Amino acid sequence: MSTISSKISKQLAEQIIDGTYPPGTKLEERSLAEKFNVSRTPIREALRELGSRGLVEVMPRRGVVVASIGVKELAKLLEADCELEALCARRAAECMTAMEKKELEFIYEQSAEFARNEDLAGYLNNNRQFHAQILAGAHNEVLASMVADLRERLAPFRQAQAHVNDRLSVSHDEHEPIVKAILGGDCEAAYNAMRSHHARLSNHVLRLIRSRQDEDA
Amino acid sequence: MSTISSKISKQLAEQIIDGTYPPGTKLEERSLAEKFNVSRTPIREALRELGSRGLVEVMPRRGVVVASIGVKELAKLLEADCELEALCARRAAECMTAMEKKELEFIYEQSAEFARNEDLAGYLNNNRQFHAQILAGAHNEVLASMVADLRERLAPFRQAQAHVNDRLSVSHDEHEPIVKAILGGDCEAAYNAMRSHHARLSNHVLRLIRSRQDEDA
DNA sequence: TGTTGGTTTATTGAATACCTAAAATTGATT
DNA sequence: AATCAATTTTAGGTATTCAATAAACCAACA
Repeated sequence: MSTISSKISKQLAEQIIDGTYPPGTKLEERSLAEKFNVSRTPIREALRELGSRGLVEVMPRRGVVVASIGVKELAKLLEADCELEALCARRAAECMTAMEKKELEFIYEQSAEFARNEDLAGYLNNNRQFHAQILAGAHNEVLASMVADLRERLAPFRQAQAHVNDRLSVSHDEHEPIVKAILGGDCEAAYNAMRSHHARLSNHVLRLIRSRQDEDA
Repeated sequence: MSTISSKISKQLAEQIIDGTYPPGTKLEERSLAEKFNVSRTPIREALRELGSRGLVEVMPRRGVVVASIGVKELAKLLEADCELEALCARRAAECMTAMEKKELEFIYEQSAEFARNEDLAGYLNNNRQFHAQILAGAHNEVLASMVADLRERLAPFRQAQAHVNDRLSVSHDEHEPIVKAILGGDCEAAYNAMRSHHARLSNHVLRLIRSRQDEDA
């Protein structure tokens, strides 16, 4: 927290996630060191940290590059993310308190507003709250942090996703069965609803990445 | 792999997992450095690596200790492990190839032998194969490595578990519904069977840890 | 002209030296 | 005698230096 390494690590992670350093970018210790006005040591530690989070790839004696993964591995990551969030939805259906359920319902109803007004920023923010509420409802920080890690690793590739391809109302409508299942305590339905919701989004990302690769060739 | 840090990291991880360094042990850089006959630098990197894996806790300016977690966090870890393996069982029921199913069936039938002869070592090894086969059957390396990480973090606390408290046949019998569900492709049954199997083991671990804590007090 | 082998250079890996902060101990004062 | 403060000691954080490796480049030979 108060150490230089951790601050560097945090900044680099942000920049990787927001696309400043796109996948494949070579990160050399010396230039980063002078960029941040520190020695190589904290840079190295930050890079190792990012490496173990899967954000960068560390090849001994060959340097570190921003993790750029193949389509098949991306698919596995998306699949894992999909399964984990579906699992959380299932647990949420089992574990959520009445208050948490009410809050979820509120967030869901609020999203209808944003969708109706085509307020993209507002909708995206609401969407984040929606998924966060479900994660919290699973009442397990370990699972939640695993999902957080996965999302972090996926973020650089989701940049591609314009998110605008759908009408917001489509996304809103897909949330309905999820909310219904969770409020009703139907675990299996919650799992399936979340899974198919996520699967659709994941396929969307995969299509975009594939088409982008094609135009590279 | 060929770097000193990675070798140190691997060795330390093993020693933490096998109980050589029990939870709470303080790991100072200087003594480890002289113990391994290297400088502090690779030791530091190894410790950071272990930190990000959750095996040790790194407190800035205060050193690093082998992760020793409270009962409530242990419960969360066990719960997450339980859920993830159950999820893998579900996916295995969906995805396993005919060959993989046959292999699982074979391993299961083999375990009956070990149970009958009360061959503990053989049974434990077979048990590992059983769970590994299910993980592999989920056909997702990302999920598999998450489970591997969780198991690594749980290992120091499972040391407590003598594993002998049950007759082996009880464990064997519990595997039956799991195998049946997976072979039959019944996802939901596979999930539930694996979950209750794991839940029982997890509760066992928790009881042991709690009782050990009580006698400390 | 292309390929292979060696040499050089750039960059990472490891070690040592230095600095800063936290914790413990000791002394002084109440 | 106890407590608080100050100083000293110890250990972690950072910088700098040294060594090793891999990659790039050049030259020589086919």
